[in-house]
Amino acid sequence: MTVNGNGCLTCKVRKSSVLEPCAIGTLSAISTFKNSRKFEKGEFLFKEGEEVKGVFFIKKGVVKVLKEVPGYRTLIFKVCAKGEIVGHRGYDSKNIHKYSGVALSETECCFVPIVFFKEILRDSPDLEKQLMEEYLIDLERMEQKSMSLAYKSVKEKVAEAILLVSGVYDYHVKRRSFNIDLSRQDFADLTGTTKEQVSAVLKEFSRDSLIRYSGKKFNFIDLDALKSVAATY
Amino acid sequence: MTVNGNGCLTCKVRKSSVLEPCAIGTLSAISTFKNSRKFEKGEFLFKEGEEVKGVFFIKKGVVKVLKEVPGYRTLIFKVCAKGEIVGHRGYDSKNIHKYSGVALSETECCFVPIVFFKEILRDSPDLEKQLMEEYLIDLERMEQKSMSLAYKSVKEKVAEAILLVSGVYDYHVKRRSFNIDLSRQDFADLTGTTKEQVSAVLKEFSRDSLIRYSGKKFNFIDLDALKSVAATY
DNA sequence: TATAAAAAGTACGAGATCGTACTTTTTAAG
DNA sequence: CTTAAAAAGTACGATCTCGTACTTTTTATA
Repeated sequence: MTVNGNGCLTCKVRKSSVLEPCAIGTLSAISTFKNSRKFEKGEFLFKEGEEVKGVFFIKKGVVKVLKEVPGYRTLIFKVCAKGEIVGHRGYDSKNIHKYSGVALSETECCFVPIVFFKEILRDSPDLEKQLMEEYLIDLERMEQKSMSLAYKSVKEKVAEAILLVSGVYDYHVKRRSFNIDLSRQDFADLTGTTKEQVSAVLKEFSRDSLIRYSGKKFNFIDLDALKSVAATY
Repeated sequence: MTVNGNGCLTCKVRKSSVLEPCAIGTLSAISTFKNSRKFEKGEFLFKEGEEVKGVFFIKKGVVKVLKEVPGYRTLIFKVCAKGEIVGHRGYDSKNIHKYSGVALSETECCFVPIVFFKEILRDSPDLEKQLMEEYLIDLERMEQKSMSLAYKSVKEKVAEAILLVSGVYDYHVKRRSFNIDLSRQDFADLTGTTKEQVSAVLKEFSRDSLIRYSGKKFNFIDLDALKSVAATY
């Protein structure tokens, strides 16, 4: 447990976090009980079915949140980057994780053990309100995702996934290129399709000049054209 | 506005509602501000894109909660029966409904205007806690649904839908039969497929003795066999 | 009860998607 | 830098799903 000057109040990723509007008391409470943890690429932060041990605030790296059918398939619900909170939702009734969190790159987190987090939450209506907001965002996201999974073509879904990923890596027209940590399989898991389809669609998008890429390096993304392909209802 | 003895405290559907564990103060506050509203089959309780005017507690009837791509397709997120609360989730940031609620049968609700509901909520941590719980349940439901939509076959999804519907209509082995208010198209909207596929799969299930039905009258449902077909991961 | 309209059932061809099998490229390790 | 292993790309047949077009049944209404 680190109790030092390097706390939440001065944290440089706080502005993109649920903690952003929280009171000083809430932040210093979290600072007191947090400790830093690192994960390598591919490592699980937490696993579906396991007991909830605490919550993670991502300081560095990218994490995929997913559910697997063991030995069959995986669906990625969201991809979280620095500032975001993960693993905070298992702590209902049974304290068991309903999904997993896996590092897509080397990841650094602030970890707050669940007993402390619950205690802090009890005395922090600001944090509770933020969490509520977070749930509502996740719900809306999942509803949108369900629509896509149900009715969009592979092509539309892959376009959507590229847009999502470009957001996570903060792509904008002025940036030359960016390296993603997601494999083709990750794209497939994000869209409910197969890696073969992803490869084919990416190539098609490249041929049509919607994207330019080589391996995991992407650039010259025509965001508007992709949006139009993704046909976001 | 009805302020009478017929309030929430003595309401016969309360036990199946988010209000069940709420304090007397919370209940009587709601009783004070609620009024009764009726909807005919097919009528919208509220519509995606419209301003949130209040929340509905279902007293009688069945309501489908859905999102549509106008002129294209519809996805039903859930089917709510008596005791359940609907329309309570638009009141974030913009106060706009993100989905619609449509009566599947003649429906009777207690309606609480949003200003009052928000006020009551502010002073009722018990109700707030229940709502939070409700969001978490919805999230888990949507995540499960996404998995199904992404990776299950039409047959598996229809089996799942029958199980869902049998739950809504409280089917159990001892019941002879039950009439559903959902059309084949509703089943399709529930499973992200088409009414033609639903007809075909229902027939197949009937042939294999998993269900017996005629039109909208269902009985002799082999729940275990259906569960095994639905292959709930 | 007759009649129209809506819903459900049926069959089937077109097209999309999957997944195997293979080749090529990239990445990681020695 | 070399080599092995993993990831990505490619092609294609098998399968699944969709959606049209039609018939039959059910429901609603006069």
